[in-house]
Amino acid sequence: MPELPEVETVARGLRPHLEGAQLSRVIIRRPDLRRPFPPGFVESLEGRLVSQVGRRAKYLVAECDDGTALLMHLGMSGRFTVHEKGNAAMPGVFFHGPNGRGQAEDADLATENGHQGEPVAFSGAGPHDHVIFETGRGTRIVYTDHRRFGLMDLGRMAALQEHPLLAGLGIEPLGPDLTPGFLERALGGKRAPLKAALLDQRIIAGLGNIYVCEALYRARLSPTREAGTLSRADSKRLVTAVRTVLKEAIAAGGSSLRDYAQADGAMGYFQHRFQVYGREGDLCPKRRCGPVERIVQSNRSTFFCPVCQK
DNA sequence: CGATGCCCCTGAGAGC
DNA sequence: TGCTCTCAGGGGCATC
Repeated sequence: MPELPEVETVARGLRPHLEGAQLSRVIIRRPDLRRPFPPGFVESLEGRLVSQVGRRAKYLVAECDDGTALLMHLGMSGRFTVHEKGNAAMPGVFFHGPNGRGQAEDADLATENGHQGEPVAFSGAGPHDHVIFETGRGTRIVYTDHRRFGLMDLGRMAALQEHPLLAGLGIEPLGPDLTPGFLERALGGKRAPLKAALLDQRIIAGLGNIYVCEALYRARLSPTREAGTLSRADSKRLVTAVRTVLKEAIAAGGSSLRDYAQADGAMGYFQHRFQVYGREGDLCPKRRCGPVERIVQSNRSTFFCPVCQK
């Protein structure tokens, strides 16, 4: 599910519930996520005050008052819901991704799983609710991950960059480092397909399958092209496209959270409209070249317009 | 070292 | 209805 914009939105959604709150109780209901929890996970966190919630690449980072860093990766299907005590339960942060077919109609998105609309019972944890954080404010923050590709780990904020999970990560695409010059240096000489290079978290950290497809479409660059063949003009367009796509996606996530905040129990979820992702067979939306094609690269679907993406 | 393929796991939807 | 097959937003590891 979650690429950078989704993780960023989850971080923003968790902030008001976690920052300044004490983790009064931490419950691991299922210890076998992608990797085992580190020893002392529960003991290290219980009683701690969360001072800050941030993001690095696709990792959520919760900083505790004693300098402990809680790292969380959502994998493919991880999500957080916030349950207020006293209410039957209300999801407060709810990541909901595209349905993978790209129709992106709101009604379709809302039906992807059983959470929508119906409150999750406060006491009745579901079979895929793997971790529960109870706060001193009486809220429950529940991590749900049916595929269990997500993971959690601990580290020290002071040495965050050296944490094994983060040490090899590349630059933040929304930060100042992503420039045409950087792309030329980082991709120069690479013979891998452009799409594979952009998915490589060691170069740029945070892009995933959807937003790479979307960025390449906007930049009119073919996903199959050798990464090392970008011209200066290509790199410029790509930098702009990556930033624009990510920012627009974050903005959309934020607005859906605001919608939720002013409501009434209505579910907050993302509503994204993709230009090419999941739109195989649709007419190239910007330039009407012809149908969007789907190919498989690195065992993942790539959607693109073979006419205008060169 | 770089590139590719496989695998982790579960569920949804399509097709028969 | 119910089975089987394919696919899914990530990423680590083995292999060539």
